[in-house]
Amino acid sequence: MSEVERIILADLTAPQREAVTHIDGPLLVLAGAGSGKTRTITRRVAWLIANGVSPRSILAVTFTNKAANEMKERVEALMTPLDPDGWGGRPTVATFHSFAARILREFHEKVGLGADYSIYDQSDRTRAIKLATERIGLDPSNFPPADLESVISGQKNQLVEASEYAKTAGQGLFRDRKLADIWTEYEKVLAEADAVDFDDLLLRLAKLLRDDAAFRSAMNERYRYVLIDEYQDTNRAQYQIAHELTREHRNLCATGDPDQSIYGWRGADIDNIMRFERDYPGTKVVRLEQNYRSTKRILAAADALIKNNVKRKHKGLWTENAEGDRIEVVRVTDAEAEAELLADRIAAAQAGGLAFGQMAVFMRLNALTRVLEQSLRRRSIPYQIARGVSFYNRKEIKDAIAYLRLLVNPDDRIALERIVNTPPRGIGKTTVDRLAEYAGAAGISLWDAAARVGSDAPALTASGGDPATVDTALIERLGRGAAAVRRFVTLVESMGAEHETCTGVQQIVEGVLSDSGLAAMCKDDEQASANLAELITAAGEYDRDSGFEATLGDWLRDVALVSDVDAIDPEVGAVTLMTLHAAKGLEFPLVFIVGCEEGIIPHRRDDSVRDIEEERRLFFVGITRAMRRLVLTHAAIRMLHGKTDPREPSAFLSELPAAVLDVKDQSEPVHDTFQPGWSRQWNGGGSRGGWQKRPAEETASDDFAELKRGSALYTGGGRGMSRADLEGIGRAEQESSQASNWPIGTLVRHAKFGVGKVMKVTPSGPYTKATIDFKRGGIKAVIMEMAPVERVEG
DNA sequence: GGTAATCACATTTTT
DNA sequence: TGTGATTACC
Repeated sequence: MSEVERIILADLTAPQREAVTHIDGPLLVLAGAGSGKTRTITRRVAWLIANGVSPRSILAVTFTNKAANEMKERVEALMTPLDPDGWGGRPTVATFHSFAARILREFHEKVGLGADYSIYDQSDRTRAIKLATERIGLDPSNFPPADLESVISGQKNQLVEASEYAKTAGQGLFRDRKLADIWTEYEKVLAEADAVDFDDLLLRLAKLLRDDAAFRSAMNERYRYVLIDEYQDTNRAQYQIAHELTREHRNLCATGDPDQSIYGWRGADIDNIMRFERDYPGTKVVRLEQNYRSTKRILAAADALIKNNVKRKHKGLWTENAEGDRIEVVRVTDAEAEAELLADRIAAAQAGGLAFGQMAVFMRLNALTRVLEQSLRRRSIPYQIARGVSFYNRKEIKDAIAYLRLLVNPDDRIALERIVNTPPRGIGKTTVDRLAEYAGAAGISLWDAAARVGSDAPALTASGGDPATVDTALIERLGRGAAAVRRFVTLVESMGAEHETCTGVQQIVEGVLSDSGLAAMCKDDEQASANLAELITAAGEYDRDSGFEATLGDWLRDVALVSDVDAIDPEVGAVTLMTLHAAKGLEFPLVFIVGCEEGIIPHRRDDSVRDIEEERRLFFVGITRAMRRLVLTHAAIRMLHGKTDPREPSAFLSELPAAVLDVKDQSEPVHDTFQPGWSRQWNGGGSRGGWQKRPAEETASDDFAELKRGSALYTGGGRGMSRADLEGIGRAEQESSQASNWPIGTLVRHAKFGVGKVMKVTPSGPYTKATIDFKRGGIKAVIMEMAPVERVEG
């Protein structure tokens, strides 16, 4: 064994070594929670390279950017001593989607795409589907885009395309036939816009690999060793990609844990991992069952729970870690009591020496965070939330990206429609409709139609088409709108011309933000401006990382596939609040899981439980994130969707072995608040009765106002909370009392508008918005903390 | 074209 | 209950 090999294996266990040293042929690593999976994978990559495999022929695929980045870093760390300059190349580490996007870009002619095709995210897709629905003369309110989205996405994940679906739906119900029609039209919208949606990335690559033997061979040749992480979460399309990529050499290494499959509802098929050995005869199977993360008791609880799942590969998790504390199961009265308990415990843990960053609170539903946030804020406990809505979903960012997308791909209709009147420039719905009508009749894109209204500069051509010819009839029909359209076309063209002269993406972004008027539009909105500034920064980072080699198109492709769970930063020194789904892959010394109640976890919608085993796996994931201490809470009553109901403890709690639990009941007796009269009132006429909270308590404070102020402070940051945000908390707390400083009727003097009277006061984010009736200047809405106003006595 | 009022909506959401 | 999104209205 070489010195390098010895180093690679030095601190590994026997099963880990077995996985690492496996070179050729299919390999399945069943890695239990906390069993050192990532370490094993990265070491195996190093091992392959140490054994003569070229780094360039290794492909590692993950599901999240975060996982990909982490793996990249760790592989880099291992490789630097072997090849400091990277001359031997580096393995390809990518997410399924970014890998597909890259390959489709490289072979774009093969799939009929342009080199700079657009990638549509969920909101683009919604708009496109809506457009398609309207175009075939149906009303989107009868055919909600959301319904179609889930069907289309589900089908695409199963490798079913519109044409095939139309065939089967042809005989079916009216609704299904219409759905097929909309889908077909949606594909047209995409094609005209030279765009694909997320699912297409996978679908197209999968089909190309499957149907084009030469292409497949080339890919098999290029990537001799393929690793797929979180294999239990692969859907049909991803399965197919993995399969075809390795069809000729069968060097596929899948790692995952069936017990942590929690994305079935997104099309992930747990059977992909369950039948791996059947799919790949001769598979070497390695089980990593030693857990390095949790205490014995926590592991015992997790193990006892997951044993209730029938559909499962047996795996016995064990650990050499300490016995640890018992798992606390606490029953509280309601969500408010739960939040108080949480804040108490967090404060106590911190006093005991645990940093806030080492604690996490998990929940099944995002809706549960509200009350929690409130109480954490009251106690000045810093926290960060992983929310679905992310930086790149913010309006101003989407607008900016839309401008940039338009420069690269003028046919991108969704991008065009998004910004054609943002900021407002007199191109309303009517004008766009007329243009669209013309475009449809002429068989050209919306941009080309706009270009025919004319401009000073030579037209920006769509996909190499002819420069647009000016159409006077069209101009006449647009009337007043024509001039506005012309100005818009000129603007975009000049931005396009300017972008040619830029070095680096950052310059382009800066130019577009100022030229488009977006920056000016956002200048009064501090948060929006900050976000735009951050976009510029992100572009700058990208430039530096790529050595100023990458194009705007490259960046846009990258950005389209970025989500923001990456924003969760364990270093930030704040308690982490997140859903159980978001928790996968993380670990914390102290974990709370709130809302452990029937109907919440397992979640029940209407009266059907979708898949109780998946819910159990989700709970399992939550439990196994805990390293040392775990607290599970459930409330006796809880309000959800405006309805307060009595709650039963989750059945999952009773599946945990009593020996490792410390069960407490801190709930107040509920019978003395039994108020049948109120019950009806508070239940919205529900006849279930009982167990209601006193209305007086419910409405006692102006918690709502406080909540609104706070939520902007905490969730408005987009990319999570910065240190400055955290330090701002105390200040904001104090300022929050300002609402009462401006009672209605107060006389104020404004530097510009003179004297006025406060008519109305409402909280607005962290600020106080007041409506003031000025003697000169009339009624204005003013942010009291920012406007030059002062109180006038008398 | 911008704001006010009303209305549906409310699991999870790697990309 | 609370929101975000559409619709109605100046």
